[in-house]
Amino acid sequence: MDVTPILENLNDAQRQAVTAPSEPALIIAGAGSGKTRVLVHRAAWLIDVEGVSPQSLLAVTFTNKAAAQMRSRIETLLNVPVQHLWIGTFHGLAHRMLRRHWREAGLPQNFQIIDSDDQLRLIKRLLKGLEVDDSRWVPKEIQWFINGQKDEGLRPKHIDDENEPDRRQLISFYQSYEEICQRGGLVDFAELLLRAHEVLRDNTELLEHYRRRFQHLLVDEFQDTNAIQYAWLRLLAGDKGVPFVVGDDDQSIYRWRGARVEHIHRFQKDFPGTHVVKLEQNYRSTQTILNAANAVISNNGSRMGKNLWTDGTEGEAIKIYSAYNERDEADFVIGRLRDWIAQGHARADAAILYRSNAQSRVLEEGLINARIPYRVYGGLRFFERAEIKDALAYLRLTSNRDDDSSFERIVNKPTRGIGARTVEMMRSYARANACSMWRAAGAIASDDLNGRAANAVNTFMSLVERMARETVGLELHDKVDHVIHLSTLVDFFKKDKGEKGETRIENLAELVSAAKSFEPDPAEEMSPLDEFLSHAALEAGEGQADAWEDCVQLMTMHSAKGLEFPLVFMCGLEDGLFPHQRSVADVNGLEEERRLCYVGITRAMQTLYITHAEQRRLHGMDNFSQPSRFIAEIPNEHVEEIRPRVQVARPMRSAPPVQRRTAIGGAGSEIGIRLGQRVHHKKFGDGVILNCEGQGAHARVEVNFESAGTKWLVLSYANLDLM
DNA sequence: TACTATTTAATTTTT
DNA sequence: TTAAATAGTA
Repeated sequence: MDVTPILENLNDAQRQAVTAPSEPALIIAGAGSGKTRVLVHRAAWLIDVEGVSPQSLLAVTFTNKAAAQMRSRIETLLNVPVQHLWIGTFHGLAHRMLRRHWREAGLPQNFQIIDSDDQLRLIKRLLKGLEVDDSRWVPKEIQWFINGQKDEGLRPKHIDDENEPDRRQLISFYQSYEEICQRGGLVDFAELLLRAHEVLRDNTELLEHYRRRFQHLLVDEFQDTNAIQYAWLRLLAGDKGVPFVVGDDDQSIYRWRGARVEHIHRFQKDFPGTHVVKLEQNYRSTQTILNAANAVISNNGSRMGKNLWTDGTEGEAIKIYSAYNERDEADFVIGRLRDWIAQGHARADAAILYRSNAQSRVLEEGLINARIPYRVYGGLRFFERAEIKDALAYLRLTSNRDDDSSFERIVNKPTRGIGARTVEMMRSYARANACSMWRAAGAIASDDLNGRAANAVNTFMSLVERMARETVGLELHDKVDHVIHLSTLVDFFKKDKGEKGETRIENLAELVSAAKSFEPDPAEEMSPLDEFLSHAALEAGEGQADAWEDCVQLMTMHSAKGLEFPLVFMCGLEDGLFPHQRSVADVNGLEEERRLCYVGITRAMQTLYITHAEQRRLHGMDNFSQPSRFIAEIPNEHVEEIRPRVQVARPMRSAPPVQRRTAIGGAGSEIGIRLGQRVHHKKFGDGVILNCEGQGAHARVEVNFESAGTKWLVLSYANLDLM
């Protein structure tokens, strides 16, 4: 066997990882160190050299994109199509298992997947139905709670109410939510994972089957696994399976949605004798950029520890620009972009990164004025568009009449005289009789409703029945086309004024062509329609379609993860914005922000600009802000200041020599105020500055006092003492 | 039911 | 500032 193609062009560490013995392995892969390459070559190594059957390999990723990429790269390397190779996202694979074992999982065969938007609507409806003070309960928070519990692998009965009424109420919402989902055959994203875990855990034979089958478990972005995903992996691995996990603890930026870096540490305990390989050689950035990244991240505690290096060049210094305000910041970025483009570089090689989406606005305005084409990442994806979801809801009802989520969505869309009152009646009937809305509608229409309303409901129900009847045996795309036609959604959207309606109608047409090009997997037992619907939920499509033109890339630092660009701008590096106000309070939050900063810096290949504004308009108010503490964490020798800051020296590094007990406020001397500054007030006592805004005589600060709580004070009156 | 006024809150996102 | 959700009105 010639192993050259699999091992050539790998460095020592990579080779060590790829050829590791069939024992648990943890690969700590720094940014740009060839993580995907290692995974792909490992798969090829196992199949080609170790003679492992492709069937006994399971490869898990977090995004569909990564899964598709891994599959195609393995195929290229092995030069054969690898069917039967299970590569997919956690959700995709869990879904696959549930479709195969729906009986054991306690689901109807045609269960449907709901996305977070559907889930939120469902919770809102649930709230309206229950007799609770809905001003006290925010649907989003309930959704957050339910998903959080599911991510931890907890069912309502497992949750400790801690003897708190609010918590008890939340648990009861979770319980009712589950009942509605179960009744309608609806499964949310977290439920996919939780059920897939339970079905294996509770069915010894199934578990044995899959354990026998999957000898090797390859996991990408391991630092992003949440508790239930990790539990599922461990269960599947048993004590014979060989997990090969790749991740970077320094790039864990999704703690807020359940990801736990701690799994990296735990892995070594759960799988004793784990081989640990660190990939520290970076093939992306200059040494200067890597030094900066290393320095910043070194401020975090409890790391696995690693130092990126390159045998490439030192590279140019990192440029830091202090803007007066966000407009000035945008102007600066655009000026540099112009130069870049004028030098003949591709616009697509430049990226503007920011912490929060709201920041894109000013930058976009500037780019439009400068006539520089750009593309903003994120935003609504194809299958998330309202009109698409409307059409899908009709389709789902034809497949499963008990899908309350879809029922409520389209029962009066287009308007057919089924108003809030009628729907409310259905809801209470459904609740009282523990049945679906569809059944409730049928019962109410024949008994309780007056002629007109009953008529409307009957019309709706026979419309859905007709859709189901007339599309039996049709090809998928004909089915979709027919249902859209019968739904009269097109006429409904025609009434929308402006371009909006037209776009919607175009999108509906696009849905038909999406169905046309959809290739159902013959191995799956479900109907092509159900498969298409699942696909729509699991893979919502591209954020922005028109990527063809060469344009500058705008995105949040979160969405930049995994990408690289020769030229990168990191904007809005200000305390309060980045690190974000809501993260600075606790260490975990701050460290995660720092990792995000690390991710941002390591996106840059050659040139990195970091900008911050001294003044920024946020929520319609002008705020003063200090440069981000992360800027101060970059050693000076790697930095070139484009315009040295006038007002303030670089803070933090060593605490600025503030005169003790200097009064602040009064004649425009905002100097010395910074977020986190401890102050003393005659009446309220000691506190910490949380926020400042306004200027001159109107300048106000928000102070969190130890005993008096949080207060807004006008600087010129408050007579605060710095401490 | 549709339109308009008022209130409220305001990270990060994939599945 | 602004977007979205809610309340009130025609």
